[in-house]
Amino acid sequence: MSGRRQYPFHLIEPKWQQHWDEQQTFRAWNPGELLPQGHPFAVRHGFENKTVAANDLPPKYYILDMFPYPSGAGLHVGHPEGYTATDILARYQRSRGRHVLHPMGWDAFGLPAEQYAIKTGQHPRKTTEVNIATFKRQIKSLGFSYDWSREVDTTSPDYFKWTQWIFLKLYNSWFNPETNKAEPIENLKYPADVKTEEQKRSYRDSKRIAFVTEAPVWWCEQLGTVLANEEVVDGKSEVGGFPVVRKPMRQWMLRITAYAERLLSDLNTIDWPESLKEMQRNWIGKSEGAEVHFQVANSESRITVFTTRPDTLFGATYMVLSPEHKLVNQITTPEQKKAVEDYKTFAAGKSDLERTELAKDKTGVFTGAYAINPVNSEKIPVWIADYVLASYGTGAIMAVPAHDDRDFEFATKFNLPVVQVVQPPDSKTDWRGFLDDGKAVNSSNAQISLDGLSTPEAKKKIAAWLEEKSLGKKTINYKLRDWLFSRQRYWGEPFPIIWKRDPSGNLYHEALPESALPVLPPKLDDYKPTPDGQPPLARAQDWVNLPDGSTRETNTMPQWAGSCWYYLRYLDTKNPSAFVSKEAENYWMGSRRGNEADNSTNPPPHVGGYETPGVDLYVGGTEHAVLHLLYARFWHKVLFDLGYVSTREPFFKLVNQGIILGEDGQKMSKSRGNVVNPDDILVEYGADAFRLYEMFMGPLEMSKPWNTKGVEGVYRFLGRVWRLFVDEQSETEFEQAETTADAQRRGELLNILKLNPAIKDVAATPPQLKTLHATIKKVTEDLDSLRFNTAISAMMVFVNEAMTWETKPISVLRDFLILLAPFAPHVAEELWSKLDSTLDPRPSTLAYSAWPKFDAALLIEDTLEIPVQVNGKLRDVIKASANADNATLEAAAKASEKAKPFMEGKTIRKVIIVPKKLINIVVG
RNA sequence: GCCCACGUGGCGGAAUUGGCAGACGCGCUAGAUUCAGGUUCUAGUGAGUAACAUCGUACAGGUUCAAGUCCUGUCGUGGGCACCA
Repeated sequence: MSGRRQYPFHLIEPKWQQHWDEQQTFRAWNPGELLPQGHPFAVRHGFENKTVAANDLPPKYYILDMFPYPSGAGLHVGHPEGYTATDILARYQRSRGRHVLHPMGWDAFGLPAEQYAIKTGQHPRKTTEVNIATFKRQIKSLGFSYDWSREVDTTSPDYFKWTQWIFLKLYNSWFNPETNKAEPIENLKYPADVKTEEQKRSYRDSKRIAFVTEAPVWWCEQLGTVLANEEVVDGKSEVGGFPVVRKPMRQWMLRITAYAERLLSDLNTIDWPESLKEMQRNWIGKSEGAEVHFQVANSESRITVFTTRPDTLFGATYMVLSPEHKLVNQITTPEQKKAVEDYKTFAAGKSDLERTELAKDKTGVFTGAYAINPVNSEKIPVWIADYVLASYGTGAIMAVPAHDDRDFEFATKFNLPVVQVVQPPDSKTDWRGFLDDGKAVNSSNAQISLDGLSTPEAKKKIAAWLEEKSLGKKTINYKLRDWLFSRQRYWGEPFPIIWKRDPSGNLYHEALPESALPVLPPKLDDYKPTPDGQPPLARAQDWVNLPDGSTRETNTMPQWAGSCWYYLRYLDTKNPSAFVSKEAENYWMGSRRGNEADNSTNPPPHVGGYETPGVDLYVGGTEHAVLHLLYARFWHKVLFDLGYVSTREPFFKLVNQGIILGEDGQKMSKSRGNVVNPDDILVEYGADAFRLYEMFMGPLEMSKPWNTKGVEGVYRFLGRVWRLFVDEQSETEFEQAETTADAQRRGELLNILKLNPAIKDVAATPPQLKTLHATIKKVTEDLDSLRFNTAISAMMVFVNEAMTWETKPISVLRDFLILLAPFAPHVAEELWSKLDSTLDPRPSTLAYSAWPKFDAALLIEDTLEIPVQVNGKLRDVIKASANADNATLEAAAKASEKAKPFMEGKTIRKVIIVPKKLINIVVG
């Protein structure tokens, strides 16, 4: 317990939350909307009772949180960390004059709701609604300035209608490699040998961005669904940690690989944490190298390999195919057939977990076949081994054991020859297992010699030679795979797709027309997948079978679908005829030269008076680095290509908040019993203290442990702020009245409280102004660079100082409240209303009060304290006039009584004077 | 194994450009207020010393008049990737 309540937050916070709700204080306006009389935004910008066009509206500021999945457990203290940061910035930017879009919504499709439904028989809609209500109550109790009129819910038909609509766009597009962008499928040109309608259909279907394929996919038995690569971690499902196996199934895929290069290179145009960009780069996994063709001896077959080290071709002493490689059966000799078949069975039986984690030891068998090394015509044996992956490159490698770890290990185990072809720069380094760049050796034939060339030069030369001789060519490979987009689930968006049979009985798919949207899921009593891997939707036969004999697609979309574009729906949430109107998209996402909205002397560094394209700031956890953030960028690029959005990238600037650990420094978890529930903190200390503490803990992006004692610290600070403004006498009266008041009168209790009589409408003294302006400067600069902790510390310094003032000028305190408001909006509003009633006949909110300017002239000191060092060690601090010249400073330093003993008997060799900063006397 | 961050008091952290290390807060110590506890207020609080001196930003070197900050190496912690040829 913290003892006596520092100030009546329990009355203030609900009062202002209700006020903001009723007044729609934080509503953002789309171009063309009528701005009502009296709305504080309209009042501030002079738009009362006007319909305002995009060009007349102030520059926008779109600040976005990663919307939560509303789980049954409710909010934990980690959620509000990012939300508090964005709320502070949203409020700050409103004060700065920007038109702020700050929305919130629910990413509500997903496995937990469905699994709960399977257990209890409750419809997921029901539990989702309950969970959303809990989340909304908790989020609202923190006083965040969201525009709730723009709330979205990915499971609402009004929303997923448009998710399905975007899917249709993906379905009806293909990626044109010549223009390097998505184009309508109608633009597709057919090759000469594609003639019949059926051939054309099949060709078309093979080119769509959303396409069907029968491919090995990750199947999770326990979850009863397939999963995307990104959802599989260490051979287990990301959700639940269940084992997954590779299984060939017919599935919907999205052609994200077509965008690999753009997803990679456009990272350079956005302001994201370097570590996060690096994760995406690694995930995309671009590597440049060459394809090389090896002729199989005594055969027509050719094996093509991908290598990043074509310069080591002379050192290739054997080849390895993945066990699944197409050529394996063709080239295997009769004597080796049995061994190869056995090995293939052995490899197929291994789960991916075994194939990676447990495969410390290399395995493989000889196929009996030999290939010809194209540079030296040597016959080299062809093996199969599961250390070569079918899914990367060509599924086959040339092995250069001298200069590749894995090949070296394999060669050692199976006694294959090792030939040096790279000389390490340092002659002491063993060439065996040397992987880095060096000089080529032993690499000559009658036509070409690489000997003596550096690795990069050798790469270039051999690649050109291979190309000339049609033995290979330069290639780029990506690790990125196409996105597996279908799930065997109930609680997800149904596909707007039906299946038909052509006259020859072949099954084919067809898109439903836009008019058929939204495609609603059927009612079901049983949400379980069927045991044969059919999705739960297949149980609803009435729904599946259409009158004309066609059938509906029964897969659903993955959870990520809804979150791929929600930031666009916020722009125009209620639009029934488009996913977002052009005008709204242009205003909120487009880049437009802004009028200087900023009324301070220091605009935010990353905008510099210009609006930024896309979302100005996106805050969320790092767990979405390669899932949501890659998928959303991909969809956005497709929408950009098709002309539906105006920017190449959705999120201009992104910041990851760190995780909040438990009080024991461990990750919060139920099993550890170290979970902190925000509701408990709010009851005890109030929302303002909670918000302030979350920001005071340390830098936003750092992970840091929770400490409830620390909440008390900022709570005490708010108590001091309160006592700075409120008359002590009236507080005693208030406390007495509170103990006797009945419920009806409690709302009026706050009126008992009076302003501190020390607050007077007088001019501020120069030291008071200096204190104020130093605080304005610090808070403003810190907010511009997201340093919330030091901004709060600056306000603490201000309050500690202001407490000592006998007379407190009202103008100074008003400015201070505007600084405090983004951080602790409830108490700031309450105190503002007390000040305001004495000055302004129209008290409403300080949410749009102009951010104070700081005056640099007021911060100039006439006397400075200058450190005096002798040989770099601090010996004294002297007072000097700010405009004292170097000679004066030097003389003063030499005269210092404290510094003198350290100079006695020594020669002064040098005096270094940094103006206004420091004097260093070097003696010896 | 590879890649990327980060190592500062008893604790969370500050030091924005190489220029007074430890702002602000927690905790702790003493005092005032109080019957008492709590609250609030005042003073102190890196180690060390009677006081100076001296030492001090993971460790070892280096550059510099001056290094938490720059360079080299080592160790440790966290995160990501992991047979990707």
